[in-house]
Amino acid sequence: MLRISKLTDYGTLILAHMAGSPERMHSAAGLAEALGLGLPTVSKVLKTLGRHTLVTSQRGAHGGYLLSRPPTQISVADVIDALEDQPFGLTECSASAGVCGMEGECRIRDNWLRINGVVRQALQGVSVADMVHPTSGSPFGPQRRPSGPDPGGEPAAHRLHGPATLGSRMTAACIPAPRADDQEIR
Amino acid sequence: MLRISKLTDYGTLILAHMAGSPERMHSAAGLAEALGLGLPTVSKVLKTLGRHTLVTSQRGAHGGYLLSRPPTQISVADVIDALEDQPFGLTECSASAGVCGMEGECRIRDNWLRINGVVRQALQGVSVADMVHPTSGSPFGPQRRPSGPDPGGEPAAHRLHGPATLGSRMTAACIPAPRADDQEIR
DNA sequence: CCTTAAAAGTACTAAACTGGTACTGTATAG
DNA sequence: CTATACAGTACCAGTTTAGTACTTTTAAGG
Ligand code: FES
Ligand code: FES
Repeated sequence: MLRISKLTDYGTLILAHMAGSPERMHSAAGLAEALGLGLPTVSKVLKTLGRHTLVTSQRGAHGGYLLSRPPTQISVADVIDALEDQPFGLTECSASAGVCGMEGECRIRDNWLRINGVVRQALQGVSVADMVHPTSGSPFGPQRRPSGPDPGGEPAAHRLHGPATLGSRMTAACIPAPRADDQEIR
Repeated sequence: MLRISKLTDYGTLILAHMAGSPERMHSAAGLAEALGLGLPTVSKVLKTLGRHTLVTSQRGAHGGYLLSRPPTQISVADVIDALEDQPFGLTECSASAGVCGMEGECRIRDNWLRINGVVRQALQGVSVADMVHPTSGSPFGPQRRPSGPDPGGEPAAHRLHGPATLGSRMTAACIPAPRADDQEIR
C-alpha cells in the first residue's frame, strides 16, 4: 500500500511533540494524553524507540522519556528504521540481499535499489524538528530535491480511487496545537 | 511497512517485460509463463492495468494485451496508482483530504504532504522502459519526462541470452532475461 | 454457425500482518 | 515501603493481501 504503519506514524508524532520541548522529560502517560492516543500504544512505541536509542528512558517515579539527540538530528528515516521491523525497501527483493535466488540475473533489482535510495534520501532530509514547524521554514532535504516545481501544486490529474473508507476517527495522528494543561513532568 | 504490494511489483515486472517488445501483443498466459508467475494472478493484474488504461486489451482468439503508450511514458508511479487501490501517500491522513477531522489544526500534515511529493517525484522519474534497461543508462529522470513525442522506434533489442533457471520461486518478482521460447502471439 | 482462444467480471478463502491490550517484572523517588 | 513509571512478553481480533475458482463476454477462423 506504500504506507508507513500507524505505529510509525505515531512515532513521528510523538517525537515531533517531544521536539517542541526537547529539554523536558516526557512521561508516556503525558504524551498519550496530550496526543489523544492510548497509553499502552504510546508506551509500546516509546519502548521500541528506546531500544533503537532515539529516546532514552528514566525508570521509576518521575521517570519518563527524553530525546537522546537534538531533534534536528532525528530524521523521519530514523523513525521508520526503528519502528518498521523489516529493512527499508519498496520491494521485498530489493530490501535485503539474499532473499531471492535470481538476484544474479534479475534485470530490475538494480533499478529498485536506486529508487529506494532516492526515497530514502527524501526521508532522511526531514527531521522531527522540521515536522513540528508550521511548514514555513525547513526547505526540506538539502539534496535530491528535483528542481521542478513544488509538488504541492500537483495537478489533480489523477482521479481519486476507491471510497477510501477507513472511517476511523483519527486515521493517522495529528499534532493538535499544544494544550494548556499539557504539563508532562512538572 | 513502506512496501508496495506484491501485485504492484508484479505489475511493474509485467510492464517492464512488455516494454521489451512494446509493439507486440502479449497474452496473459504467455507473460505468466515467461515470468514464472501464476496465470490467474497475471490475469488479475492485467485486468486492473487495463481498467486504468495502462494497457489495452483485445479479446477473443489471438487477443492479448498491448501497452497503451510508449513504455517511456509509463512511470512506476503510474503503476502504483493503478494497482494500489488507496490514494498515494505515506500516511492515511496525508493521502487524501477530509478523512481526518483535525486537518485544520494539524501541524504535521503539511510536512507529510511535502514528503509525499518528493517521494512521488522519484517514482515518476522512472519509467518501465528504464526498468528493463541494464541499469547503466537512465540516470534517473529528474522528474516528469518531457511529455513530448517518444523517440520513436527505439531498438529495444535488449536481448540478453540467459539460462533463466526459473526453478526457484522468487519472493518478489524478477525479470529473468527473455527466453527463446517466449513467443507470445505468433 | 460452431468451436476455440482469450479477456472480463465476480466471489471466495486461506494466510499474513497490524494494532491494540493485558499481564508480569523491574527500577527509582521520596 | 509504597507509589510511580518504564520493560518485556504474549495474546487476540480485525483487517488486508494474495491467490484461486467459476461464469460470462468477445472475437477469429474454419
Ligand atoms: S492527523 Fe489527520 S491531519 Fe493531522
Ligand atoms: S526478483 Fe529477486 S532479484 Fe529480481
